[in-house]
Amino acid sequence: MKFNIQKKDPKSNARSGKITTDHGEILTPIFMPVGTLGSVKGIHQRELEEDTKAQIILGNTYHLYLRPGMETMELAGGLHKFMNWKKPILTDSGGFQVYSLADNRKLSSEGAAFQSHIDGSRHKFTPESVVEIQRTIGADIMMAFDECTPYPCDYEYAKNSLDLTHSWLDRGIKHFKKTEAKYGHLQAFFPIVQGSVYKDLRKQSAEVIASYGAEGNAIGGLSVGEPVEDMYEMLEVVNGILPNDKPRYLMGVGTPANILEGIALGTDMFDCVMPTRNGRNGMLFTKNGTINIKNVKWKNDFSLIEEDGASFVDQKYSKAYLRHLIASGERLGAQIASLHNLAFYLWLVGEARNKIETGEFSSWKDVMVKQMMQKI
RNA sequence: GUGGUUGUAGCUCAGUUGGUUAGAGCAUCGGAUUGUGGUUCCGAGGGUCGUGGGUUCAAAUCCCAUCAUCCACC
Repeated sequence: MKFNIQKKDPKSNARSGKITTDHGEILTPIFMPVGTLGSVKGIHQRELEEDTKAQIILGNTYHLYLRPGMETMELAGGLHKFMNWKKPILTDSGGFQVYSLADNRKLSSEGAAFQSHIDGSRHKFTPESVVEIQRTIGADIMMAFDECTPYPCDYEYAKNSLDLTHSWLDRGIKHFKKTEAKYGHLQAFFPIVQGSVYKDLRKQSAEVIASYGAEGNAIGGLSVGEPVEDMYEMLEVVNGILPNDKPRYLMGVGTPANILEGIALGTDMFDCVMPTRNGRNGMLFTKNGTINIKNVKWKNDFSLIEEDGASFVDQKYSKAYLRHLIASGERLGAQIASLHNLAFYLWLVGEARNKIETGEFSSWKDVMVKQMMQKI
């Protein structure tokens, strides 16, 4: 994997760049649609590529390990072949899912023991096993196994957790170096900065992570309930320490405004379930603000979803029709809304990139953030 | 016509020996959602308990009448 910075914004830390993987190039800043179980919910591959213009998607170690399981994954020849997606894939390590999803989890220096949320069966993840699983999945970018601290989180807990995450990281990287890719394409391994909302812990963590000289670095444990100001503050501290010449990935974030602010602070990669999850529930993101399509005011509004929207669905269907579909629980409604939102997110980061290239990013960002936070 | 059944929120129904401000599910309306258990979660509005009388300190609940409903029989 390679990363080249192409342009820097004169008034912020935003930059445009290009990541090169064996499955193709990724132009940054980028948003990565989440495809937990090997599918971006409700979106066909063709729509994903042609309509949303996704350049890379996420898969999830925890979910894919439980279903369909690694035997099937290996026989399929990895996730790319299994789902027939030819562009890059990033897999989350499962650290977040163990924290948010699994029952009866017990963390130890060894790893995490937990019970499946599906059938209660008992499993164990270690920094090493999680590398093995991601080797079998064949992700272009693999993530370190970490503990995502909850919010709020007292200092003592955050500090101990950070030590655990760092020791896991050390083992994960060693195992990564010791093992090889299974399907002939190279895989990168990103470590993850933790430290909750404590500046000194974040700083310490960023220094530790930077010292490994990984091909890219991630920031985790944010957008878990803390005020956005805290998130931006942590991001500023961390990005000031993580190497400039490597991509920075803010995990699980966020709203369109969060993403533009994250870009301004020097972040290159984002992923979030919002465009798909909120879309399924009737929330549309647009450049002029958010729309709750379930609201009765759209019942007889036959205007297009978004006249100059980024996806064909915007010009194909009316608000009244989409409201009807979502209000009726029709699957097509969830599909249209997901497609609209993903196309908008990808448009947004693409536009951010254009503005960085022309040096207009900062002023554009301020206007957009204000607009997009409105409710229509 | 006779005997019986059932009438409680828009719909389907709970409602104890009569005892605070009559509840639920669905529907409606609004909100939430940040490294996806989402057809999810939270909240709100909505009732002269068919109607009229009566008994009682107190009635959705007991009594009478009446209307509607469904069933059986003539």
